[in-house]
Amino acid sequence: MLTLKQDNSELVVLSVLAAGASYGYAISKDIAARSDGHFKLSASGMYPLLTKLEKNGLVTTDWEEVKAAGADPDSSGRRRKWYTLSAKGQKQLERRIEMHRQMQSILDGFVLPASGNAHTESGLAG
Amino acid sequence: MLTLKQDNSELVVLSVLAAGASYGYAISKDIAARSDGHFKLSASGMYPLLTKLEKNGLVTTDWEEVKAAGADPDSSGRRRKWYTLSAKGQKQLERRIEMHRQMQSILDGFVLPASGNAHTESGLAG
DNA sequence: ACTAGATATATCTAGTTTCGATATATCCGA
DNA sequence: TCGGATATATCGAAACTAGATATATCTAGT
Repeated sequence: MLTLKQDNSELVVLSVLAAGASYGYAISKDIAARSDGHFKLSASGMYPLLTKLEKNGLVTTDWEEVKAAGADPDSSGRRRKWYTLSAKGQKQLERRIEMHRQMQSILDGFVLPASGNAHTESGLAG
Repeated sequence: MLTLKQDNSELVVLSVLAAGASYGYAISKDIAARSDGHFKLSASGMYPLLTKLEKNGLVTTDWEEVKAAGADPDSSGRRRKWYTLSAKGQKQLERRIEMHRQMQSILDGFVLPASGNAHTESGLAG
């Protein structure tokens, strides 16, 4: 189980929302499902992140009152907060994806060093 | 300029040390050079990280007394702390690389969704 | 000899992030 | 009516981040 750090959490959540509006609990389950259970984003990480996304204008929100079939029409019912990717959020997602690719390619330069570059010292003057 | 977070910092530092022993300042320069200036790991991030690596037994350390050419043999000179990847550190690096690949491939599943999986709702019961 | 800038390690502090625990409340099947 | 799943949200301790600060040496230029 790989726990997502905030940077990757934001990328993943934004990606999930790019496929359509969703809400906290569903996003969390979606991430677990789409990663075969490898990724986990807990509630305590999810909600502060979604709040930040909203504050930064990357998503817009709407409350839905989920009424049970035979529920009292006067009862408030269960609240569900939907998150929709905004135009700004879409742009941010594209930026994030680009940064992610750049990070990956440079990181690969470290974890996949070209053959023949082995050295016993750092290369700087001792 | 992409600032490395601790997770990636550890991966990168371990990777640098896998190519040969080095010391804080040189590692920092090495990272900047090998990433074309894209990655930065500041001193305030580097030294606590190296200390943690040492504490966890992933690296072994040796102090070197760097004497100037005509320096007083009795002077203490500049100190330089060398870090060498241990067997445990080598194993940890391999684990980290594996995790990194796994993270990348799953993340790609989010940022490069297979065509045709678009949906307007989360897929969970509403 | 003096000076500036690079080399070199390390800590401090304020702000941010992390993560499990906790709180509240509803829905649904047995 | 009870337990587990659904659903959002905050709390607090610990870890992490990043710039500033501290100390000291080396090197090149003047």
